[in-house]
Amino acid sequence: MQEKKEKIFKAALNLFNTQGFDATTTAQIAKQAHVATGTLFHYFKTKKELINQLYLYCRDSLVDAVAVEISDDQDFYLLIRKIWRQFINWGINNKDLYLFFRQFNSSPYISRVTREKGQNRLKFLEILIERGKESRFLKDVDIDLLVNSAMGIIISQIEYLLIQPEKVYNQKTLDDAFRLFIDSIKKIG
Amino acid sequence: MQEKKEKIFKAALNLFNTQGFDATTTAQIAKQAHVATGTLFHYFKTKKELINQLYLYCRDSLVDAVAVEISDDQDFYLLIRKIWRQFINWGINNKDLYLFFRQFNSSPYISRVTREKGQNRLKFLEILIERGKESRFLKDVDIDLLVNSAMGIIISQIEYLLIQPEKVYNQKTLDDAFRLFIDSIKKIG
Amino acid sequence: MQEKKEKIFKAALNLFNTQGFDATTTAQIAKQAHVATGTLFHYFKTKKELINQLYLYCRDSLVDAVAVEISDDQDFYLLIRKIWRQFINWGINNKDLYLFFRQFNSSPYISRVTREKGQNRLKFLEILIERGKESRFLKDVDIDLLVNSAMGIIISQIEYLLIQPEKVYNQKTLDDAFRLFIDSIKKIG
Amino acid sequence: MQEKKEKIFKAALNLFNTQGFDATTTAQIAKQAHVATGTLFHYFKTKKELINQLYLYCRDSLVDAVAVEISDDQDFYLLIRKIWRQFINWGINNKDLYLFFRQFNSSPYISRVTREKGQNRLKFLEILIERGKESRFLKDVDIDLLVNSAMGIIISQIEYLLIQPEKVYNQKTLDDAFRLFIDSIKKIG
DNA sequence: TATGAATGAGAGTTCATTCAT
DNA sequence: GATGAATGAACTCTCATTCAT
Repeated sequence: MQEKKEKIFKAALNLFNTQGFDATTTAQIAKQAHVATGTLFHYFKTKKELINQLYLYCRDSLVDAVAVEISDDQDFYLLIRKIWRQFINWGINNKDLYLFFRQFNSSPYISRVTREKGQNRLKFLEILIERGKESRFLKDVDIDLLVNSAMGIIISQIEYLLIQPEKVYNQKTLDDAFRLFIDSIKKIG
Repeated sequence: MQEKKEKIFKAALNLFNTQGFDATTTAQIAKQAHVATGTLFHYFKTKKELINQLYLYCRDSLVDAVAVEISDDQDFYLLIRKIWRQFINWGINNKDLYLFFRQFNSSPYISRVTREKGQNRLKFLEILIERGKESRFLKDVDIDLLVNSAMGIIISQIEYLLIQPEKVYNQKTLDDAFRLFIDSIKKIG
Repeated sequence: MQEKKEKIFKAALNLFNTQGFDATTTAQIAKQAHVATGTLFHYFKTKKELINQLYLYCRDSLVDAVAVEISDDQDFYLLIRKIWRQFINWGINNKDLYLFFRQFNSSPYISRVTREKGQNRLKFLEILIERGKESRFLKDVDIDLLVNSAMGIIISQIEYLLIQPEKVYNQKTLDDAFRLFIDSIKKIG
Repeated sequence: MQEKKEKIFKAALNLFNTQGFDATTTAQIAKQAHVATGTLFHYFKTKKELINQLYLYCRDSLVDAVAVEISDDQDFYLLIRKIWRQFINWGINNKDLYLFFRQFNSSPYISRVTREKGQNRLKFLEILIERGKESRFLKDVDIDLLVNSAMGIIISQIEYLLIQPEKVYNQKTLDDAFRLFIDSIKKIG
């Protein structure tokens, strides 16, 4: 990526997270990136496009971080644990990206189009869960309900750890958190 | 509440949810509420204050809906189930309030002050959970982690039901959802 | 004058002097006068009319304060001294009226009509000055130039005394001031 | 000064003098200056700042016009006459600036800060007067009283000449006016 | 590429005035 | 007479975007 474009990206991310999309002006972004406003519009046709590109960048970052190779002979529990861990790690190591992601997702600002682009990159998760249900490891409930609830827990746990960052290095906390997560989705008894 | 004020409230709620805070103009709100712009500013000094007051209204609505009488001789499981159910019901019966609440909470738009007002009205939940841990019904983990995760599940389940409203009348779905919830927080084995 | 009307007058005078005509709202005036906005508009059709009426009130107050009986056998010096003294006294004893007058006169706010109403009540001054020139007591210069300069001195002296009110009780100051005044207009040598 | 800024300055000066500060809208100024409203706010953060900057510009213009070199061997009478003449000239040759100055000074619109900036540039006048008193040319009265009265005369004379511009070329009028001025402040007898 | 002065539609907000009570 | 909620035109100011350099 060009140097200027990256500087704009970083400044935008930072300002959007502290002030919100609308409260952040393109002039502010340009200033903090040490470029002229014209330069910003050279790289991004509109403010909306800047936000959309930032979103896609975030999504790719998340997917890359969470992705795992799925093969038949893996232990399902360990696989899930790995993904959970990678998800959590991504959130706490990429606070800026996480916060942007959250704001973006609960914002009516954004075109549906963007939200769907690259959606299929998360397909592997669905495949994984489908297999988990078949092997009777996961609860036998509607897959969307399962995914939704699982995501809900992970996200709220990231939030918890971002507020209390010292807990990240506490093994008991991480074990407890994972237990809350896995007990929810796994078949019991 | 005065009639005009209520009309403004309703119009604002509706527009904020479809368009977002910033994309909604005070002129639009006034128009949809069938009042003059000046009237809006007669009841709410600024747009920000309108949003803040809406938030407090939402919060009160939620707290009133979820609140239960806690007494010593209640069955803990039934109590939790009741609260979970009331929470879910509130979400699906008050879609407008729920969506506003969500947008507000992930928005840097709002003064911290507002967020803290009335916070203590949710105290009864903490008391309940504390007791649940003592009686060895709930997992023995940090209370904030527990509350956070539980909230995360409930919210994502409301979201799931709002997207597929027909599931609300499907008893299996509700049972499954509660199972995902309770297994997460309850002590197992 | 009706009681309410007078309260409005006083509040308006006070606010106009501290904040200016435009910066003062009718709501502020009504509030400070402890009446409803509607009441203000009951007594004065518009804000402009309130200002105009205030002006006429000020002018009458000034003219009444300055007026003297002119007869043929008066000592001209004493007469002038008396008028000068009354003018100065009016200014320092009616600070509110004086300040309003000043603001009004240098404001493009006001209709020319108002300014001319009651203008003729100051006619006696011109008569007096005309006679002063004839009797070779005053300088033989264009009467408008004379009046203008004399007014300029008096007004700036009122201003001086309003800023340093303690000087009002100092006889030397008053004598000096009058000397500056009379030497300017009187024929010398 | 930039071209656009100057056009805004001139348009503002003109409109403020004919309509007053508050009756003049920023839109009107921009229109008459043939720039966009945004441009006005590019050069002046607020309308208030535009007015303040105009004031400082006026003041500098006046001070530059009136300033004289003071040396020990000058004839005091001639010096005073020169200053008086320059002051009068400034007023009639810069009607716009003069009128703005007057409106500004009798307006509660303006921050005290502005009024004090550059105040000390008029110091040379006080020095001059002090010397005039020592050399027994001027009356031995409080210096503020003297300055105030002198200013009062000059300003009212400018006003007189602005209303009757043809008098400016009449030598008798100018001589008479100066006589009214100098007799007021000079020691007599 | 990079700049930043210039643009102008449109935002939030104000306030003199009205009128039903 | 007295009230003050309601009005909406008009204001100041913002900001995404353009374009000549």
